[in-house]
Amino acid sequence: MAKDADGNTTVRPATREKREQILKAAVEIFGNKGSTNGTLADVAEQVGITHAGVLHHFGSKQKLLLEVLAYRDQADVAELAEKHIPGGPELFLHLVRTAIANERRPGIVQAYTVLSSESVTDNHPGRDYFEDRYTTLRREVTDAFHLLCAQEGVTEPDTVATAAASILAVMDGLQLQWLLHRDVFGLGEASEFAIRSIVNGVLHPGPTLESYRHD
Amino acid sequence: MAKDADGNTTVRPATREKREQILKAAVEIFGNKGSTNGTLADVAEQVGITHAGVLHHFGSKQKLLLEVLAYRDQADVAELAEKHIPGGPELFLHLVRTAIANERRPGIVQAYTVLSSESVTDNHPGRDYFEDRYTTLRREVTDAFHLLCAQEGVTEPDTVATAAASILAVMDGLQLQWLLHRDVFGLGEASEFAIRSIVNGVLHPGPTLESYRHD
DNA sequence: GTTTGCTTACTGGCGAGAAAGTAAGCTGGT
DNA sequence: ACCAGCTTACTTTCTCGCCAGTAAGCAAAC
Repeated sequence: MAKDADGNTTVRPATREKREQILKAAVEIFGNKGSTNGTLADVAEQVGITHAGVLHHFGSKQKLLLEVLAYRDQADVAELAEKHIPGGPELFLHLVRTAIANERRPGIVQAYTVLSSESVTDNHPGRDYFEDRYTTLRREVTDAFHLLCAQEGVTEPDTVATAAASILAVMDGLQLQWLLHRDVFGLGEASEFAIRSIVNGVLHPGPTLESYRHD
Repeated sequence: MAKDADGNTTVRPATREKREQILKAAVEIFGNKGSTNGTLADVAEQVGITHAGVLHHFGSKQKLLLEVLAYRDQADVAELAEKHIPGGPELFLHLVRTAIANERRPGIVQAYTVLSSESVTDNHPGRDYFEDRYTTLRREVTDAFHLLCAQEGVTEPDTVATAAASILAVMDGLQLQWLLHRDVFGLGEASEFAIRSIVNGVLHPGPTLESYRHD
């Protein structure tokens, strides 16, 4: 069996092309229907073949799902011309730019939102993927905070870990609301405000919520 | 047909009891498996009846799901002894207290997380529920911001609407990460930090993210 | 206070329709 | 001639919803 440079077992360019078509279709289907509710036949129909044809390429539904998740990341990196995700303060701007870019691809946003929540259910095949993903992202954001704090001469990172999780959280949460009410607010704009608030909340913690009671 | 004080068509206390058992079981099942993946037989088994018995009480799977969503709200209000959700600055503290309370009931958190994301999929029976819910909650938080701004003598930033969505967003997003990594951070603690940051971001907007670049 | 009549709360079984996966065969490119 | 890339056909397994039947409870009549 021939293998290409990436170690994949398929060679023909037409095949590679077809696999990508299937992956794109799967993103759309799983985004619109969820990964349990979306069927192989749905995916197959979109690329003009039968469900058995999809199985021929991906072996099983679960393998297809995992490849979809991997594909999303790869497509992410490809879109942003930079190979490496920036570190330090630039990371926060990068996150905002990602949110702005996402406004142009609701399909992928929806797939990601649906699949990430689905992953917390019993024995979900994507669970490991999302656990790793959040762990990695939180560390990257935490590192960026450390650099930023040093740069700004702020000694205290006690809230840094919490803030890192919070930044990823707002982005996810805003995506959900944006999918439900696309007209009510802009994803990029809202993400910029929220991320800035949290970053400033680390650098210059303001008054507590308690202190706003009955004055 | 006899009706009780609430206008419900079922009278027998044993029936009311059974219906509640079924609802609790459904919260758990739909939380663990999602509403499409969780089956009526799963729910029925937990209360020791058959799936036809569940249908007898709720008519259809869809009706059961909608009653589960309504039940969650009702249980929410019941748990917090206050009948009325507070307004003004107190609301923000109320949200933090809710997050702290949620730390004790991961089952409900999971059901809510899974179902809310599932709701963005095609023709999901819970979609209207979640659209209404977010619209209502955003307005309540927005109103609280208006009161707070007046109280603090801040002349009404136009970030208020965005901030309201952001607060709900962090809460949701933190729940997702917390479900995946319950040991990494505390839900209440993180929510308190994030909400405070966003509230302060409205009252005292700090430097922009841009301004942190290469100094 | 017991019988009679109706309702409630189920059970068990069935049918229709998906859906995932398998096996075997056809076909066109190299 | 061979093999990748399919299709068609089939099996298995689920799940929802329906239906008929039953046991038990309530309620009014006698």
